[in-house]
Amino acid sequence: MPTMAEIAKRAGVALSTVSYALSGKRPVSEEAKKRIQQAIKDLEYQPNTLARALATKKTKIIALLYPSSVSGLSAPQIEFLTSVAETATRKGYATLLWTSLHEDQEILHMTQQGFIDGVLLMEIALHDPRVAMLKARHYPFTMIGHGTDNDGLSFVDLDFHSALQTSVEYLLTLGHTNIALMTHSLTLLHKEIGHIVRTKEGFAKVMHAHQLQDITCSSESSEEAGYLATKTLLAEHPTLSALILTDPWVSGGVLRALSERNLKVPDHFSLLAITSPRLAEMTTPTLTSVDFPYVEMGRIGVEMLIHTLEGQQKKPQQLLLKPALTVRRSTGPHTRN
Amino acid sequence: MPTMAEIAKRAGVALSTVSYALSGKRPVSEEAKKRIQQAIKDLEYQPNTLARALATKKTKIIALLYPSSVSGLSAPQIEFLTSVAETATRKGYATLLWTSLHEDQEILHMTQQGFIDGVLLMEIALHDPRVAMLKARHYPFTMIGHGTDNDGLSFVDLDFHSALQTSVEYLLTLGHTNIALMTHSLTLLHKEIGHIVRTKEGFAKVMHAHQLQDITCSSESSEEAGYLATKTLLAEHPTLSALILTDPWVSGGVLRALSERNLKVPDHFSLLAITSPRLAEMTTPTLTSVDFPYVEMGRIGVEMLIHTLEGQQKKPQQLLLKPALTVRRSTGPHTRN
DNA sequence: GTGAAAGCGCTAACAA
DNA sequence: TTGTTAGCGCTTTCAC
Repeated sequence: MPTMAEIAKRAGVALSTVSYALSGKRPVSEEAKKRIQQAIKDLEYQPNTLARALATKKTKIIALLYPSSVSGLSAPQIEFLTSVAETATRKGYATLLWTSLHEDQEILHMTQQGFIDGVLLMEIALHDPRVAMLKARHYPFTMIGHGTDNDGLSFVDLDFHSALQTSVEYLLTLGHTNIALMTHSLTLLHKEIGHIVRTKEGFAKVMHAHQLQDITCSSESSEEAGYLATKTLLAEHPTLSALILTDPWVSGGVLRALSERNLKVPDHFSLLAITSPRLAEMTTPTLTSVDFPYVEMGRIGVEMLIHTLEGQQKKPQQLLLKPALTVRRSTGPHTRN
Repeated sequence: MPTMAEIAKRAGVALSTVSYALSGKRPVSEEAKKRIQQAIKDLEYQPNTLARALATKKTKIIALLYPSSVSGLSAPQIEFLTSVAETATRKGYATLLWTSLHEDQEILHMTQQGFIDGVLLMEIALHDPRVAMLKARHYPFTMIGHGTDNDGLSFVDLDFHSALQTSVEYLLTLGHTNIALMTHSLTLLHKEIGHIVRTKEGFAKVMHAHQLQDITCSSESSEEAGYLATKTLLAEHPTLSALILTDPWVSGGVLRALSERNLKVPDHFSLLAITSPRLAEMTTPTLTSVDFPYVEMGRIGVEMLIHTLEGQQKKPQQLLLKPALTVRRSTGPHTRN
């Protein structure tokens, strides 16, 4: 692989002239430019990004801190990852997938090794030690989600209060008043992961505003767990006529439990999920959903991060997306007595 | 951020002694080691990976070449990505997610910039230009999937012939003889992506071996497309009693089309998918499936790549995984006449 | 407009 | 065992 020195030699100019011709940070005569371009073509020269990074202290790499499956956190949606990677590529950055096994310590190391320009953090807990650490070190990062104290921090998140309000009010419109919420596993709640806490809060708030009881339960992320959770739920609340899900992976089990009780969806029972359209369309019947904007969140998160990296954005940006409702085949008017 | 020079100074040794103490490539006295360790702790020193990479020409980064959504290829499963990232982490490597928008050219660039030690290639076409290019440049890579000519190349892939044989023979056991195959969209077939070509071949081969007609169709990856494809299929082949799917994302539509014809699954019609258990359990009823070993393929692919990178494996390794069948609720004895 | 040379923070060959 | 030093391939300052 040719180096810049070889290009310089072949073009009959100084090494630095090649560098400046490439970066445009100093005027270079047309004559010289031409000869340099030719040499680059002849030798199929590619600048060595590594050497450049060492000199500039910029790698053009961002890291996506990805919750490890071991930690019991939910895996991100593929749409989100794709969106992150493609946005980064479009902006001239590469994406490093980082599954931290030892969390805090590893993050610290990583950020100090100079390989990464900035970090995208997911699954933010209300009081997240990672956030505290990165903030203390003034390391550039953007959050997908947000915690309790977001002073001086940038994030994009779904507006879960709005999501729950939209969900509940749509069900109310259909005449449902006995509505329950089934969230992700309790592990997440105990870790005080922002989205689950806010989902519960949002649900409670809307239900109370309408002077209704807020019934909540949770389920691990599997068909069987969803089945069992629903059975329990129906046993305890026989008059329930609608259920809001946050985890589409349980929907199969939920539907099975309902069908065992001869509760037809949507004739006797309505189901609404906060999820991606893609997953909402996998079940039978397809699920009415409050659409989780994975693609948008990925894109915006990366854009925010890169803006701060490139100094185009000094002030922290904080964005809450309001999700839209898509009516499919799992919701209908209240008919049970 | 402290540098190695500062550590050396504080510990009262030469710069190289610090380097050797860290790498262990040269004996260092206990005395010196102790002082160096202390200095490292005091200053919270972290070696700069970038500088190390420039000197050694090893970055400890592998890239996963990820089919861009624009290209019409299917997105990988999240289980696969997670498995890749976690295996890499465990082996001391980081994973770069690379969504190539301009394909060939970009790959070439990337590999020449020195940032990546090796590449994991997905969605391999029978005659894949990327493979030809990487091979010609002697760039280290491993394939998830394989093409027609695999001389000197390493790969891990599912044994699609075996997958189809398992599928068909199970359906035959249940008494089905009018069996169809619904594959991913034709785009993939036209690009001669290995897995889809081999799936069709495998199906044809087994069916012919049993002197049965091999009926195949395809569908884009959505509920609606699956619905339409199934309607057409049933109209053309009214006596069909079983269907094999390669794309779980169409299953909702398939089930809807069947139910419109009053074909109950599994009572009147059997459905079998080649997919991950997780997705197979999302539908109602849950799908009997030939399990696609995403986790295993990710792990093995990374391990193969790292072995060759570290020179532990000179000869190319080629592995075809035979998938297992998991019976769920979508298959049953043949009853239609 | 151009060139020479001093870094960036490491590794590893060479010398002791 | 240890120290000195020449790279790795680039950017950027300083000098002309």
